[in-house]
Amino acid sequence: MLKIKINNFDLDSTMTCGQAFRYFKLEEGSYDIILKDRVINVKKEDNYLLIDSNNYDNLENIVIDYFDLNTNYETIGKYLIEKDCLLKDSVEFSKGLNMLRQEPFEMVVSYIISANNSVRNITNSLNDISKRFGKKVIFNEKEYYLFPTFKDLKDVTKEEFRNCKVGFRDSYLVELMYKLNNGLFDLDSIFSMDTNTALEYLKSLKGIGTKVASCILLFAYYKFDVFPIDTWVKKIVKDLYNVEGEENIKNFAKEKYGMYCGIALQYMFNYSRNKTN
DNA sequence: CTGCAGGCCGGCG
DNA sequence: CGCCGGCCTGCA
Repeated sequence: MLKIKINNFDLDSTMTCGQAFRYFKLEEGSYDIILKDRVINVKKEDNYLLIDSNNYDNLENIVIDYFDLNTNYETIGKYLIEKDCLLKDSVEFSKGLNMLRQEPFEMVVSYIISANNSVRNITNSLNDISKRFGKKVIFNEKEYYLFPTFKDLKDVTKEEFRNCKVGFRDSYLVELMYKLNNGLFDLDSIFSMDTNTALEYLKSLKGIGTKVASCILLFAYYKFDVFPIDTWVKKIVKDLYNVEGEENIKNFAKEKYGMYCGIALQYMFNYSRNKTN
């Protein structure tokens, strides 16, 4: 059992706020998570995370990186409230919510599938794809499947994707695998791009528009100056600020929240979806 | 039955 | 250019 000291980190909201799909909630505050090449179990106990895994190789670094525990989100929250006191409720509601640092390939596939789709369907499709094409791992006597690599999905046909209930997104996935496996698209190169270049590059893939590309940059590439504008964010920005229209919201967020506008919108999304009213 | 879920594509004006 | 209909799927 690995123990990692934490402060101001909320495991539940970080996992359930919609940025990750391949986790399994066991009981309250205990999660099995498929993480890169292994499965981990995470629990929170006082100011520590308790981690178990089927693979302890470099585990501490991998976990710290995944939960982004070395970034001070309290400071970012204070910065956002200073810029905009109306964001106070969203920021405080989302206290301890960290941006996960997830695998680019997995995020691209996940958010292509997310278009006009529900979380339940997305999760089911990703689990289907993993079960058919990913490596099996037994952890605590349970059967899990790692997320496949693009090499694993090299020869998967439209029909096989369709059998995983991805619907009309099947051809987008086939094209993605073709480009990745033939050197026509390079996910690693995005790390060193500025945000606008990265957005346009991602949008050159079929099935990736502005919203999907923004989510990928936010959840896989540590780029916080993006605008994942969806129906929830639209609603809260209209209610609080009476700003409407994609372009107007984008300008509004950029001007108000600067380099952290992606996190601001994520907090809004989290608050809007989960607050009780 | 219809509408909708964290959109995107393609065609048309 | 911007606008808008159609779209897999599962569920209310």
